[in-house]
Amino acid sequence: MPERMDLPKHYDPQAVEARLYERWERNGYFHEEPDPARPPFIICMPPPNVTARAHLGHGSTYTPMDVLTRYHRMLGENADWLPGVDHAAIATETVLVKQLTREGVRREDLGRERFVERAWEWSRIYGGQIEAQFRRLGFGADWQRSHFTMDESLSAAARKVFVRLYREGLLYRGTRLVNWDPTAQSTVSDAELEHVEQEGTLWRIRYPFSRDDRGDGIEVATTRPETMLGDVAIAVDPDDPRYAKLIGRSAWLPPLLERALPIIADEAVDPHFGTGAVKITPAHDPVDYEIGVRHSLPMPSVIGTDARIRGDEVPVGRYAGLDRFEARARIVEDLQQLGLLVASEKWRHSIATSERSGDVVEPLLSLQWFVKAAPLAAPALEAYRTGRLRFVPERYGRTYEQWLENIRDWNVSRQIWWGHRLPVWYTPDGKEVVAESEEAALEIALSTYGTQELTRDSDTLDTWFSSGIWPFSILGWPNESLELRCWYPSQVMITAGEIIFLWVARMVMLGLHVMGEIPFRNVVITPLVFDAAGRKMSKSIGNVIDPMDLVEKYGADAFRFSILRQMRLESQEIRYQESRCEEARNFNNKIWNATRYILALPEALPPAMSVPSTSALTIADRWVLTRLRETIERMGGLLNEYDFGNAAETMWRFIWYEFCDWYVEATKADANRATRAPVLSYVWNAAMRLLHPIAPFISEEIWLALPHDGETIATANWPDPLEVPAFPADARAFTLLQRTVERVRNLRAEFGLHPRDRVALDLPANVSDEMAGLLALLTTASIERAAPVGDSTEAAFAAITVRAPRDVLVERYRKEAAHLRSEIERGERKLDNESFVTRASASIVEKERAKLAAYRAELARVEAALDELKEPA
RNA sequence: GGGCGAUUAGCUCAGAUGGGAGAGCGCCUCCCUUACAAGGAGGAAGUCGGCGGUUCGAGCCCGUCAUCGCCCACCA
Repeated sequence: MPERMDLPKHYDPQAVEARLYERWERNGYFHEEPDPARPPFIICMPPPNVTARAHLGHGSTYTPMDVLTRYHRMLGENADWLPGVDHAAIATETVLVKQLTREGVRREDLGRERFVERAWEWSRIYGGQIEAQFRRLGFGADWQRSHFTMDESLSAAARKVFVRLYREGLLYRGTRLVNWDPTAQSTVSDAELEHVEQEGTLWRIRYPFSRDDRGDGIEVATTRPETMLGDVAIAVDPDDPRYAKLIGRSAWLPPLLERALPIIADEAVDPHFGTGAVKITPAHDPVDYEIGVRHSLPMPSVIGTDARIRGDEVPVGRYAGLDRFEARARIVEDLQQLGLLVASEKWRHSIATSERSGDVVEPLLSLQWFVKAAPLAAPALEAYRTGRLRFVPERYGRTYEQWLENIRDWNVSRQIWWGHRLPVWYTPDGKEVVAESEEAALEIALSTYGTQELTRDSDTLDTWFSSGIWPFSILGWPNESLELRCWYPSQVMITAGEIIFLWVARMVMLGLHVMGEIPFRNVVITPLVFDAAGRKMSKSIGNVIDPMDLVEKYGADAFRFSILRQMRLESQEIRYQESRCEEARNFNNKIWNATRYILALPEALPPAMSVPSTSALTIADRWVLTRLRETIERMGGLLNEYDFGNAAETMWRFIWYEFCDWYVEATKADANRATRAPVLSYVWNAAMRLLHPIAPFISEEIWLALPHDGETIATANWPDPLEVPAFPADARAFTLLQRTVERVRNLRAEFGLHPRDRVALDLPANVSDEMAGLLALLTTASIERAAPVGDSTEAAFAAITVRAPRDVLVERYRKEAAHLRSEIERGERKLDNESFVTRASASIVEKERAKLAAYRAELARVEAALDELKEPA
């Protein structure tokens, strides 16, 4: 920052940010070594997808992490923000496959090895981008410690956990109903499903009792007629009188009429829905699957992984090979011709789609790997219920609890190539060998099965498996590193609500199981960002705001401020508007110009940071110091509670409405000349430190230009409120002065009096000369001294009278009198109310009485003044 | 179908433990005063979603309804 008044009038973030960030990073201010002597403050960055670009959601989730890390670093803690990137298996693979398709190549043609190579290449190119963007946002993560989920050490950790769970019997291979994404050609987890409401059709179909259809039968309702090819039964409620005598009989499967289906009774059937009879397709519906298990029904698959009808397990007639939706249409048509379609009605229902591909997910039976969830979930629940794990806002804890209570086994195998390949091998006769390495697997195979002929499972792990161990894998686990000892568990996890299940719960489960301790004590859930109209930002609506554009236009500090200021502790959404950035930019400009003022003072600033000596301080000095102390106290409390919105707001108010509007103005009074340089530089230095976690760049730039200790604000001490002298009585007196100034200004504005127009104040002599000087400066009134009034500052200020042109004053006093009368009436009404006087607390009643008395006294004075004006002597 | 949020000025939102409705933007008026017009001073503007209840007193507590939103869910 150049010296003195050659500073430009406007703050230019572009001229500052890159330079400062580069210096911070080069000097290693964000880097920490584990230090057992200091309290740790560790945040594991939720690794963004390697293919991701910064979006507003990162603003609301990641900025708070930076704020907290910077704050705790300034508190002198062993603070480190551990960054990293996630390989985002399905997302990346989808992108790559699309890319290949454009090139006219199929994944299989390329081969696994070359495909994975290509994914690595892609990761290297794009992985750097998001981290570069985070730097531009001012995020002070410890980049030297950045990790990638596909790093060898993290991959080894994933294999180790897999093997361990397997040996403990918590991981198994089995045929279960899974969610199949035909586009991605892989399973997807329950948590990655999106249920979309759709207008569909509910068909009612008659299943005849005899093969040659005599017109009788049992009616069922379905939205998915194509699954009937895999029907194995019809189920009714056991207590449904309509069907009681049918239980145990059978009906024939239309439209093929080749198979008889037993009619069975099961509690899962809702007698009030549809016809009260349900066709059962265990291989393609979760509820039917459960019923199938309960009744030991066969489970033929009729829809393949290509989403086409397959006929290799049961006969499917001429529908074999048809796409599932074509098959549906064809079957409906045929049923109609056969006279078996009883009715069809429009039906709104929700269907499961894959979050990634958007394709309709097909439930089907598949041989997959699963983690047993219940034994892992129990301790995770217990950690929450005993209060060791805490959510902010609290209500999200119940979401977490609910999910864990109903958790199902976790399918961790994916049929894609990009990711951690399962550490599983098979002998020629299908025996599974699970080991951390191929050598270990060969050894086991030889000693257990007497063979060394092994084939590796081609599946990869669910992305969330490796991110589930993130809080300890990035600390070097399984090595007994110092990092692991000092920095696990971390202090707080900040993330978006949508991944409480996908990620948070799994980190807790795996952390508890593998490390024996929860991975973090507090989980802060940040709000989602919508546009100003409350709509989701989406490319199709065209309302997407790129944070990088905002940084370009307004600077990173302004962007951070704009988003933090809109964060409310309990709120689940932010309606973002760009105008907030503009406001924050203006705020930065205000800060900049206040600094210009300080640097341009004729007096020299103190050579170093020092607490102003208290003896000579003026009333304005005392007021601003008192407010500074209160602001420091408040900021600490708010940041400790993760209340970023109010923290930003508090800095805004202190800097703009108190420091700039009042204190800086007051320093222009003669009485303040002697003390202003040390006080201004002291308060401003502290204010910049308070601001630094929120707006790191401008605070550093200004801090460096002011008297300061140390080489960077990033490692400067957080202000200590007890070090700041406070003068509560003087501060109260100053607020009286403020009210008086406002009264005079209001008078001028209301009556259109130009600043040059004559207004005079009659000041009782017991208002100090210093205050008189401030009043003169801030109101541009001329001051006449009058006889002292009362024995308190309050009384003296109340007695100040304003002299201005007669007609102005008459109108002014009339208005004031009217207002006072209405206040008096209100007070009287309240105090005349006997129940108020007897039942309200004594202090409230007393306050009301005092107010009434004050209003009456003031009215008397105003009326007297009015009389005097009306009858000039 | 459950659970959870939200509803306060034209817009976006604040309003600890119930005791005279606030901010920013926008709007209107005045001011280019030697830090800042990306600024300063002042102003207008609200039946605090509706209806009941508790209370001396309700934006705040309770009940209920309405509208919007989020999450969860195997009603085929």
